[in-house]
Amino acid sequence: MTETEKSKIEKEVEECTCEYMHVHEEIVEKVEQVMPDEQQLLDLSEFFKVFGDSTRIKILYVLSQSEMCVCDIATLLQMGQSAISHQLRVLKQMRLVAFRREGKTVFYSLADAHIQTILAQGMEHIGE
Amino acid sequence: MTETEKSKIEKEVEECTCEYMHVHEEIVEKVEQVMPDEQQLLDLSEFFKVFGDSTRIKILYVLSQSEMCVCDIATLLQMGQSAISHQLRVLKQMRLVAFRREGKTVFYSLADAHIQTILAQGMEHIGE
DNA sequence: TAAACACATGAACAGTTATTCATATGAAAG
DNA sequence: CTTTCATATGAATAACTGTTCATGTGTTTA
Repeated sequence: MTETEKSKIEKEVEECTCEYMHVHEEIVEKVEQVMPDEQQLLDLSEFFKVFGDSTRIKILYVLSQSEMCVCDIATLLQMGQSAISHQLRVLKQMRLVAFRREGKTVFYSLADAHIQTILAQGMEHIGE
Repeated sequence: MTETEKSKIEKEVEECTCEYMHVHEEIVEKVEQVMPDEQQLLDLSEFFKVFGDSTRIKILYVLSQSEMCVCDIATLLQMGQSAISHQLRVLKQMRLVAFRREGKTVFYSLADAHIQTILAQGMEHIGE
């Protein structure tokens, strides 16, 4: 890299977009003070990420109708047992589903009423 | 879904694991009848997918506090202007944010109160 | 105890997505 | 009209995610 190129980059870094940016300082400072923890917002996005997959949404939906086993879900969604099982693990980790064992069968259900509320809110939004 | 994938699944449904599967037919049939459109559940997951990214969650959060321009957001989140702009496009397409132009500046805001309700519900869940 | 079977899981692969870089657009000011 | 600058956008790349395949685990039944 030549000296000319180098100083060109340095110049860019110094002067780049941000220096010219028209920031509204009062707004930025005000909002900066009420920003939640980085971690809290990260957790929040992780939480919603779980709803952001059609397979998982379908699983949550069918479980909102009735408790059922892995094979029931696989049959309803026309998907392989393994795929469902993997997704149930994700839902379990996020505490969105509960489960109980009955012999060889494992019955899954929604963990709490919260989940249905969130699904309903989403439905309401897209149905506008 | 391609034809190949489709017939692969059909084959699986016919021959593999599922033949031995212990399906609870009453449950499956009952739930099958109340299943919403494939498309509706797909839209729902697409909707939630937007909330499933920390950058977008942060953008939505700061906009819940105040209307602001792209540079304000980039400053608050300590990210490049381009990244913010790309994400705002996603949020725009999903009608989660509104915007108005004032000279060279574009001010963004939350599209409606719905969004805050959903964010709040999510916060409630993770804070348990 | 051995076989059957419902479910779980690790690895691999394919498809998707977020950020960056370079550049374009479009409004305002000179 | 030209320059400036806030924002938008296309292409490229790196990281992530979902499904499949093969196999493991743990419970029941013969």
